[in-house]
Amino acid sequence: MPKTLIVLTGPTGIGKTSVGIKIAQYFNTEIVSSDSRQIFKELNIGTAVPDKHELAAVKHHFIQTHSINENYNASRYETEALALLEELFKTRDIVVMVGGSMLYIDAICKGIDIMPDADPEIRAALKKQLEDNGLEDLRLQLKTIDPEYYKTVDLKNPARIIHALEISIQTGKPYSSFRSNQTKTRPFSIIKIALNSEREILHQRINLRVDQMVKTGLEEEARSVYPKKHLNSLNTVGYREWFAYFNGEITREKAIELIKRNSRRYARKQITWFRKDDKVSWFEPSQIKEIIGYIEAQLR
RNA sequence: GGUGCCAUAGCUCAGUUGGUAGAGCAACGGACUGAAAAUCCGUGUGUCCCUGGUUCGAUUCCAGGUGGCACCA
Repeated sequence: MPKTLIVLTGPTGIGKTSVGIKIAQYFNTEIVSSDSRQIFKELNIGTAVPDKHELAAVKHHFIQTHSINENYNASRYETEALALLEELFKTRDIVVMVGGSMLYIDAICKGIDIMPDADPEIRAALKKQLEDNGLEDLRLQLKTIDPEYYKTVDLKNPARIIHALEISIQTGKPYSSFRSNQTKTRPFSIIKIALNSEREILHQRINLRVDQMVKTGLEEEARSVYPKKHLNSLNTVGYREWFAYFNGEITREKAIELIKRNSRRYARKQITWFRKDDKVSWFEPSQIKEIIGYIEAQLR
């Protein structure tokens, strides 16, 4: 029997958690989360971690397993999740992956190239260089070090240029030399399913969910991690807006409004990403029967 | 009931001395390889309330209607 990973994804707030549980229960298997923020144990309300009952219904992996203090990233996730999948596939043929983190899903399904983690000191130095001398200065440096990547990189995007530079500098080899542009093959087949609804309904769901998060104590949760607000793991919708409020930069009402807006924008970005993936089949969150039927047809 | 003011993008509004219109916010589209809930790029999406009139031409001027607001009854 071939091993199969069922990937369930879609925009934030669409209802992946409950659909994922139903699929996992139907196939009598476990869930591997592909959510880059639910992975942090310090975060709960704002990341919409599955609740007690949901976690009891099906065994979940990568939920609140790491700390915001770790420098977690898509590559580490690829390594850890792949190792876990290997274990799970020893005793079962189907595993369900549930989550909306686009790059994390791609890391599992397509793989990302091997290269070292960025050296924090080099990154800090490049950030300072950006502040002091501007983006053009970094661009010129990249043009010298890695003319090939310079040709294709988004020259207006500081994050991309800094990353290419930090890898090139710390390894002594151009960043582009690490990029294979190849899809890795996996020892399992993959079925990709994405959930979506009419945009207006999705927005209603998101807005309602944010209101509920606020009611159940999101502000206090954000306050508890406020001392560590500089961490990348907290550069996250639902937290950064509270930090701005705590800093006195915006009102509480404005913070809540921005969480809603930024969640909507994040959802749109996810939809854009998944839309270009022709392996993805789309369903409404209510179409459980159709989803199961589709999976079974694919398994045959 | 009377008088006055208002009616333009999803919202708040600007504007056109008459030549079919533009800001902010919201929204929408896209890029994406160790920060990815990150980072970056792009796009006005419109019966200018309705019906007549004047005019070569009306969102703009005039009349009536409808709706809203304010004041007077």
